Amino acid sequence: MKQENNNLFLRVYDRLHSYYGSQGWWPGETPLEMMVGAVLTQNTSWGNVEKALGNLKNAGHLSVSNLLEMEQEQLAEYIRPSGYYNIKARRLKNLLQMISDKYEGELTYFLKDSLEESRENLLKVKGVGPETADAILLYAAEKPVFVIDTYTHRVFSRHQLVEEDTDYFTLQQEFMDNLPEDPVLFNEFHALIVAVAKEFCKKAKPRCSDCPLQRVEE
DNA sequence: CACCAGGCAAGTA
DNA sequence: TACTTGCATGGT
Repeated sequence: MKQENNNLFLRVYDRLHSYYGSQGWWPGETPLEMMVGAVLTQNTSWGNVEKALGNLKNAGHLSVSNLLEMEQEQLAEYIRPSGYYNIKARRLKNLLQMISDKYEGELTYFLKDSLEESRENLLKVKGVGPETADAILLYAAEKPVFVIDTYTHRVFSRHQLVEEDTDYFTLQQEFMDNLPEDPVLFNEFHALIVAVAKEFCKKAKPRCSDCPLQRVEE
């Protein structure tokens, strides 16, 4: 007889992992592609982001130096399919400029920097908020940071596992206080939350009856 | 047709 | 401080 975990957050993880299996998010991509993708996916579906990334890759411009040298207007054209292309072109420029200013333009230096320093530097970039910063830290730099997004908040509050009106930092602390500090686990868990949200926890029409998380709180 | 998608910053009161 | 609005393409 398999015993359920006594930690609520791990129990949720076990349920989701049993239901969906490993997700392997952003497989086979470079850290730079994940960084750029993290900005492009702001309030945007990943499918559209892939088209934009494809444009940059096909043109051979997915490098720190090329993106920095490119005119912002031209960058905007490449990333057009991901929406908000003018504002995101500016945000990408800001982000890459920070890598240039603080890390000699060497992405590997940034990736090896401490969690505290790199997070601080990311949050100072105009256009990089807490979720984008943490997504870059977790998925590109493999730092042990739990990424919170609207799905995380929606799934956990709908199941009454967290307070409805909690903020980003509080929710993130709650996850990190209750989970082992493991980037691989954080990566999988976040992806699993997105999966269950898309299938069962949509904003308009949730299908709660078959949800793998029903009665997980007991 | 309406609504949504792995946010963020700027403006308003 | 606490809302509100602009940003924009593409899929369902």
